[in-house]
Amino acid sequence: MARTPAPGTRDTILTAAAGLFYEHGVRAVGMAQVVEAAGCGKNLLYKHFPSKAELAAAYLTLSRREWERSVTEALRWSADPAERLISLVTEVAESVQRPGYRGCPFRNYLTEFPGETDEPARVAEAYLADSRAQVNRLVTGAGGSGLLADRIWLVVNGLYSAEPAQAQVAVDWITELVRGDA
Amino acid sequence: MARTPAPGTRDTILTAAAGLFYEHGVRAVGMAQVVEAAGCGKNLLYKHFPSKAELAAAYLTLSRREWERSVTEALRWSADPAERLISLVTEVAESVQRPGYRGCPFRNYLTEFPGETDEPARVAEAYLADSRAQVNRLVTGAGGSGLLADRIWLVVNGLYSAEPAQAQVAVDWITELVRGDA
DNA sequence: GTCTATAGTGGGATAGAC
DNA sequence: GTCTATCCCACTATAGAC
Repeated sequence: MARTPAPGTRDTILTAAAGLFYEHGVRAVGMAQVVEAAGCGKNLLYKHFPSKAELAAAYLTLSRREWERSVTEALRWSADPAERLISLVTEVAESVQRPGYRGCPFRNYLTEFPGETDEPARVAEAYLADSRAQVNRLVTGAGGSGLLADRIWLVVNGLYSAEPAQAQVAVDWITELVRGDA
Repeated sequence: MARTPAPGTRDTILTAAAGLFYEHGVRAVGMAQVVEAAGCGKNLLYKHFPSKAELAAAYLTLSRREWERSVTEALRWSADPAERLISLVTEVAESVQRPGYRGCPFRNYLTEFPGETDEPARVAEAYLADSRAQVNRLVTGAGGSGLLADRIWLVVNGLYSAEPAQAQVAVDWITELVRGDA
């Protein structure tokens, strides 16, 4: 009897893998662990993700998609670049304060695999470049200088590795900076 | 071929291990690689460092010692807290721009081993706490507020993961901040 | 005695066969 | 879904060179 494939098998596996990868790091998590957490067989996993690198790339792509969905949601309330930038930073600050926060998945991957040029590394680097460009666009759109964009990018970067308690400091500061310069 | 009666065997091994650990990450480097790079036997390695964790802890301790030596050197030219803070940040900025820079070894370790509480993790966390306290001390010594210290710590954190080209932006900004507030 | 070289242990990794 | 192949891991132990 040929069994019809379960509807969300790929998503189930990917979700399980994403949780493990984010919590423990990609390198520390084995495919067997993913199989156990997903509750599927190993063959099914390799059918959907032929290698660990592809699974890691899918994990990062999923992280990006989820993150950008919540950012888009946060930014849709205002068309003013300054307000949008503040909303974006607020979104970062909130994520940093969430329980279970363990750093930026993209920066983490690049730290775990320095000098790597495989697909997950490209996904991570593409996100960082796009994210940087978005900050630049919002700052200049708000009438801010390139220097201000550089400074705000420094603070955003710092936000990702600082203690969660400092998140509000960053939000307030950037609000002050972007409103004062706009 | 028995070489000279151990002139600096421990240092030779540790130096080799430190280079590999920093460049590729602790997790990615195997003890066999360390043996090969150090040009010694496996037995000797395990005599000096009974486990990989102890070798990693020694690597981080060495990194801290070297870093603090260059910081002490940079700070000895002024007794003024504001100038000392600027020198400290300049030192960070210079290290970030050095070829082969691959991030902060302590932050990197904690990213590679999230939630770990072994000796290397304690060394890394102790350094970060002490480093943060030093910034606090310098800022308040320069007449700056706790808020300014928080902000400067954000920028310093950001400096470690930003592109090297932004290092000067950070130095200039902190110079402006600490001189304006002092 | 101090070191190198090498063989080997148990475990866990990715990956694939059936 | 189980079972296996192959490899690399940290780590140990043995045997021999200087």
